[in-house]
Amino acid sequence: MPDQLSRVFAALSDPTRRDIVARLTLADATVNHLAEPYDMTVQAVSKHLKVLQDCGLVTRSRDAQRRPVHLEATVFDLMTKWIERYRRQAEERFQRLDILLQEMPDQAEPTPPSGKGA
Amino acid sequence: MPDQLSRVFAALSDPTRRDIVARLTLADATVNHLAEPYDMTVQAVSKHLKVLQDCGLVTRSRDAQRRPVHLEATVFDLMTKWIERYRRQAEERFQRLDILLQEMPDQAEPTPPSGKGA
DNA sequence: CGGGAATACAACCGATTGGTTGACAACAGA
DNA sequence: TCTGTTGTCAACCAATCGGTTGTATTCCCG
Repeated sequence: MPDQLSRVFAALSDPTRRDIVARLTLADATVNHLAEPYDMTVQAVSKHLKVLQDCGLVTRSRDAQRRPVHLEATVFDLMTKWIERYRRQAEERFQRLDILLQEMPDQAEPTPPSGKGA
Repeated sequence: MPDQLSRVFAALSDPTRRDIVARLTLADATVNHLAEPYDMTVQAVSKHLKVLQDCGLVTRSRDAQRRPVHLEATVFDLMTKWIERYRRQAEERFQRLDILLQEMPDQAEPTPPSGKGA
């Protein structure tokens, strides 16, 4: 029962679940339809869907005894936001390191010919 | 022992591990240093680092008895590639749906003024 | 109304996970 | 060389996970 971000990452850490998400980008589908390609009982797929639902990646409507599954692609943003934030932070650090190395002209070089800095 | 993508998602599904990654974007660090803020033994943190290492998010060098941890930010791309691919696919589908609804003039309008198809 | 399809729910099982404690190896420095 | 620091490895434990079977519910259709 952790935070949503943890649940989304956990949900996508399973290949079957990723495949289900991938297929749902093409069209909504029922549990039975989704279960067809896999070597696995319908109940197992139903459990996978529950995981996807609990993290908000998927919603379900009602059509008689059918319960079509629909992808909520906006939840992707949760992850990309986190990832991009720290990727940027890592890149900035990398750049700072570069600058640091450039500002350090060996040890104490006496004003090199084509000096780029001061 | 699944594919790397699954391992990366699984690695980031833990808040402690995400926090470690976040801190590593600022600077490399040793196990003991990383473990300090958490209410958890050093061994537990060492295990978390093993998970991060096994999925490629982190590498370790050697400095006497120290084993500094370094973030490999490029692994982020693995995830963003997957996410962006299916986000785009989902958006395209959404757009197709919009077009479909626009092309459906009620039910059977007798040759609408600016008919586009046969 | 009865049967079959679509789905959910519960109990169970083996493997994995996230944590612990305890013992051990490698190295720096007094 | 002895001591303290840094880190790993192994065994153990409770909880969770991914799957199963079996049962119940809900609904369409003949």
